[in-house]
Amino acid sequence: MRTSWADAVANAESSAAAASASPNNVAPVAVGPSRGGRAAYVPPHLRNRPPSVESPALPLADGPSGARQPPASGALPAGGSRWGSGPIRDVARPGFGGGRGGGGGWHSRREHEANPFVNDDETTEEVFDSQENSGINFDAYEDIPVETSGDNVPPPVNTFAEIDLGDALNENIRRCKYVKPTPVQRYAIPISLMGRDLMACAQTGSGKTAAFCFPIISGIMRGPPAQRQRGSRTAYPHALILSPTRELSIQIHEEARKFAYQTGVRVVVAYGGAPINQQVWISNRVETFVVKELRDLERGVDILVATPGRLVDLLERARVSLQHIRYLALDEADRMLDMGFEPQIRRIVEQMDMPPCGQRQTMLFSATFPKEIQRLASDFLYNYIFLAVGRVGSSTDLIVQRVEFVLDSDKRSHLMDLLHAQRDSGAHGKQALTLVFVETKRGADSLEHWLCTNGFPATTIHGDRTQQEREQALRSFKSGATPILVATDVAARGLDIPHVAHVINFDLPNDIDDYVHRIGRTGRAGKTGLATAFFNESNSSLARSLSELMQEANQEVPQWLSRFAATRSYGGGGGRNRRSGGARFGGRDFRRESFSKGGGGDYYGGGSGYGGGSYGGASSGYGGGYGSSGVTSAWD
DNA sequence: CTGTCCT
Repeated sequence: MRTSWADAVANAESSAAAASASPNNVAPVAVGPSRGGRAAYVPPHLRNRPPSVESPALPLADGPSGARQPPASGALPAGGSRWGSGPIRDVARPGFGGGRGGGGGWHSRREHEANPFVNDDETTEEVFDSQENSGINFDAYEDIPVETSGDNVPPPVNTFAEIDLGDALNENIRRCKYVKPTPVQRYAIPISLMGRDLMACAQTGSGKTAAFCFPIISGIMRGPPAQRQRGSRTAYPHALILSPTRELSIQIHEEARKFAYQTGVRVVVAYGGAPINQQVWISNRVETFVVKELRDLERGVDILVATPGRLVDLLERARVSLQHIRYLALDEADRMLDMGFEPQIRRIVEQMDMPPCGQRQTMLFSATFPKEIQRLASDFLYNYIFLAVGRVGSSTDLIVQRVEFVLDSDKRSHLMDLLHAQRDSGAHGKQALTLVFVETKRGADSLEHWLCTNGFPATTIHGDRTQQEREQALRSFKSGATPILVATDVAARGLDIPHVAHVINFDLPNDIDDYVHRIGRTGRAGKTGLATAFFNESNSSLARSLSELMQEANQEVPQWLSRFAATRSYGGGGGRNRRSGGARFGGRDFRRESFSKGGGGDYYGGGSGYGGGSYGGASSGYGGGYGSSGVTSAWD
């Protein structure tokens, strides 16, 4: 899957076009020294490296097999329990470890690393209307506010070439068609490469995933290989990336696979929704097979991407140990440390066998970072650098935000009107991709059914659906087969779904941060987006923060909303577990606010008027970059 | 007084 801003870059960089065309099986694989044989240490980036990365396929060099260990559960029969609903985890480190030479045809087919770039172009631009592609406003990226704080903050880089990430990683960057680092990458990568802990606020779609993956992969390539005790079924990853939903973990894994392609760094994803062990009837008895997730783990893993629940399970089963973790990254970190997740995260980070603060490198990323959560987060960080890039906690001007007063009883017909109008104005009467957020799982099902009944092809994603259904719904939406997706907050954060033209908050969230994340599903890759919210009295606690947010984003705030906001008490927009009203946004480092009260609702980190910050327009470093060179790198 | 997160 492509990163959103890479879409735009692709248009400008035709030279890179050939790169992704490498067919699936071309990846030449040379077998590295067998670790089973305890050969001399070979750093990961030298393992399995073909003589020339883009050379034509070499014959698979069958190296010394030396399978370290018999696959614990035996090789799975080809037809066996490869249940399709299972997580997609296709990263095998070629020629590295058990299985090579030991397997039959089925195994050897899997022994080389699947090319993670093959499906990048499966969604063609032409499928989608161009209506939302006009009016790209790159001036919006010209003056990006940046705040850093902490000791000895390294200067940002302007190009990937300035950073010594290694040949293999550079090649993957080229394959991904990333021409220049995005602003968050420019700042965060040098910080991470220095080994510093980091709390980073940057909008979704701005290249966060790469910002933490590149340094992790680079660091792992330079470090010792993943260890596996002989005879042990425990995996010892070097890096752990946690995210709040299964689909986001899947997405991170898919991206990380690309970055780690042919680096020798192995990436495995683990998430729930399917049993860890699969029981299959053979003849008249039950055989328990270890499914792919565990097989992947047994083959060794450098970077484990996981959702918290499954990870806890794996830790309890001693299938994973965190003893060798050198990097810990929390994506959507404020969500991970919020009430629903914090105990689990604390357990993983503090009560298992993870190295303590200071002995690992911890990186927290999110688009929003309420101060109260920052305070919590500092428990997990050591002498960290705070980084805020862009208009933190906000949309860009690329997203037009509208709020309409709609009674609950009128919501459906109002939605119908919007969808009708949108379909009529769309090219060839096609429905643009529309993401409809609702509050409850039941509400999602019921609205989906109603839409389908009324002639609007819709599907839904929420936690009461099976994992197979969830992933199918997402695919169907992305492809345009079902252009309306009704979702709970499971889809609010992180998911990069290209071409979403319209986000409708059918039910507004209780929390302004969730609103920010939801509308951030559109307006990506330099395309404009529309976000419509249905507001009524039941959302009054959101009125103030919503109207402030919209003002900051230069949106038109309806008079009635302003009045609503004024009549409401000072809520700060916090719903539920917000412990502090007022100044609560992650635009700046909470450590700086010890003695100041902070301006209520100061949403933007880059706002004017606070001194001592290393505030600087990032545009100065671009040298005419995004705006004028024709090279586009969208900022959300 | 939702939703997300191992069975």
